[in-house]
Amino acid sequence: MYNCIMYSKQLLKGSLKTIILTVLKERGRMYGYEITQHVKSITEEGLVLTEGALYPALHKLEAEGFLLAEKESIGRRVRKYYSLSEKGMEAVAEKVNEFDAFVQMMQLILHPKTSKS
Amino acid sequence: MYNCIMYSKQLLKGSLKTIILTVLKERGRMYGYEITQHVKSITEEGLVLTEGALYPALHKLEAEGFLLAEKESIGRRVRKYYSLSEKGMEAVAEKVNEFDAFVQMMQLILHPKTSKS
DNA sequence: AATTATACATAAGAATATTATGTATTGCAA
DNA sequence: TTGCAATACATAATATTCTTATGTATAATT
Repeated sequence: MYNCIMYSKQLLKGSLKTIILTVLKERGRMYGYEITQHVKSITEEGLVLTEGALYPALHKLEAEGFLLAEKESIGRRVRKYYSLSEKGMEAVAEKVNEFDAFVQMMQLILHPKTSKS
Repeated sequence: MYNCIMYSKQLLKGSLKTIILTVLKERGRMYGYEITQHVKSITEEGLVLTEGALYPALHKLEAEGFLLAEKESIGRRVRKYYSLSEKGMEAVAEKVNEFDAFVQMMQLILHPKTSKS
């Protein structure tokens, strides 16, 4: 039993796909479990992706043509590696810009003094 | 028909209550419609709160004890004014901190170079 | 007189998450 | 060698929170 940081839960909504696309752009080729470990690691347990959210999101991104998937056998186990399609490559920057723009607008509301430039 | 900025839609999830609590802390006492106009104004149409999201959120925050509500007659029309309860006052900073922490973690993922400090 | 803005509310539906469960392999420690 | 934790995938039931649509009604503008 470890202390779970609760605040990552509701806020995560809507940004999971952006996370997936970004880490895949940065690292090229990853499998689902690897993505969860990577995100957990660089946020120091701050963001913990649940499998019930991750796998459906990966499947949807693949179905929408943003991701390419290939299965690979590691010993007797099968991993599903994902990478960005061309469409996915084009979408990453846009997704990140959307997130940044959203955050800027939130700063206007949450920190009106400091963010009015 | 005006151009709606699409990216505010999905990303908004989870942050509406934080917005409501924050603007009420800043302005003291507001009614629902006023909140939508205020947010629309300071974000220059960037964030547009829909009534279908706002009113249920206000009702929930009231039911949870974060907000106090009182109806006021303006001419023949009735406004419902909201203000922070004591519990609401205590929750604002926490909510904002949660959002900021979430954004910081997202920066680690989306902008690893610049945010590693 | 008709349209837009103000002001509230709720219902149907969609999207996206949590939690729980299931299967199966691999590695490690008791 | 046995059992537990970690790895690796997947899906179903449920919850939350949003969008869109609809409804009611007053006030202001064109």
